[in-house]
Amino acid sequence: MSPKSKPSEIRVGALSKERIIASAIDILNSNGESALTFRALASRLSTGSGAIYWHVADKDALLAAATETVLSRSIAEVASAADPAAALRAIALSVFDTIEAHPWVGTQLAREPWQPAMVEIFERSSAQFAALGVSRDAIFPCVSALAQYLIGTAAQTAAAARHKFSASDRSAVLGTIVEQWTQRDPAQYPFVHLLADQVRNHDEREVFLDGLDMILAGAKATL
Amino acid sequence: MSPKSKPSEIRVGALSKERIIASAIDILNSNGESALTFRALASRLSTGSGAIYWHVADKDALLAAATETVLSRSIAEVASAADPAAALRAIALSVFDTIEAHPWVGTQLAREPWQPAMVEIFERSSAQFAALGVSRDAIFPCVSALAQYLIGTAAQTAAAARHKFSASDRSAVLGTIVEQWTQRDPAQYPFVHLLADQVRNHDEREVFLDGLDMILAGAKATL
DNA sequence: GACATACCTGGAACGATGTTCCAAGAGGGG
DNA sequence: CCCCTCTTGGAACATCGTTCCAGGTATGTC
Repeated sequence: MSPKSKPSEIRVGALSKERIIASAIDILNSNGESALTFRALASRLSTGSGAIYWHVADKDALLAAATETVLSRSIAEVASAADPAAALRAIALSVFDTIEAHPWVGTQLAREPWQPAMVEIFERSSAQFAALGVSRDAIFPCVSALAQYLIGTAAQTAAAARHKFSASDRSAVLGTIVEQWTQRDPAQYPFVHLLADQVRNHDEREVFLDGLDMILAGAKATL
Repeated sequence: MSPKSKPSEIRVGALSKERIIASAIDILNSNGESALTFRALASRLSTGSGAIYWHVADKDALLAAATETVLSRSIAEVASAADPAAALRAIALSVFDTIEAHPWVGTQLAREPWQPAMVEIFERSSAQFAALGVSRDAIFPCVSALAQYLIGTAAQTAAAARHKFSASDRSAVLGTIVEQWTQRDPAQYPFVHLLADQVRNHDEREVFLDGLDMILAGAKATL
């Protein structure tokens, strides 16, 4: 179990939850999710795995803490906007950009959607939906839709990033997928063939914003 | 590697990809994702793990095949509707209900969003958006938004199901989460407190449909 | 009917991981 | 100085996914 109170103060080279999480984030960012093992972490901190367990309950807690650190930092940096719709876009984009920069956050968000950092998103989005004029009872469905859309994007971005480790190139990843898709019978899957080029060449950030605007339009319609 | 052609025909007790996948689905449905190991599968099929590997490349392929089996079956059963919007709702609900009945499908969908079964969803949704009058260039953003919303819901439902294994009760799971949320300062998180009851007591299927209708409303707005 | 060959099976063995356990170190108060 | 608590390092354990291979089984050929 973790210390009840700071016994005296920091030994200089001492282990701490903060240092452990920072190292974990470094490993995740530079070498990907599969590189984060307690052995790698221990080696980077010049200690043993047992020492880490004294500060962190288990790997889930470690990942949750790392996610909260990265995500809540970027949410806090969201600039306030005059327009509620613009504010919602800014919040969503902040999450999107964080996940594109740190795909492991997306994996974690998809596996454990009720992360502490999600409360922040929930709160601030609710406020903006309210400012948009959404009635009290309709706020929850709106935030919920937004949250599930964000989580879906998170999962997809994280999956794409995982594939890039083998294919290294984005167009190669999408190319392989589209190739499999278009091997199907064009008569039975006309739209798959029709839209193949867009799947291959779309700008993910732009399509993300398009989808977001659909949800916002739908939210306004429920006023 | 798998057989190139059926050499003659089936030995009665013979192993086959179909039997392996069926057993895997049984294990997943009855004992959850963590229960599916090659040892458990081999024991249920009265064989060794090596034999399974002759029919299935690895665990990812096994999970992908299981997911495709369950998901494409339920998509094929979707009744056709007169109204394109109703048809889209029917498709989405079929996915939603499948995942609620088999939460491991949700996990798999969130980890590997470009599953073969997703092509089916993609194709049929595109057709309905087209029937709705969405212009050719706007179809892809619409299907993409729908897909990400579905994936997000899949991830969330699967996560909830995982938690139920320890808490057993849905209200207990949500109760714990809401309790953590409401421990925060009401002054700083007013909406979290305001909406706590709705988080605890909402009907997930209904909220899912609400979000879906927002996306459809947004799609109609881009006509 | 016997033999060769390609297909298929079972289980031992390997390497890696998360986690637990515990003997020992460090630091401060009596 | 000793004792007690907090902290550390690393060995050890249980499980996994996966690989390997010795053997079994069916089939086509003479």
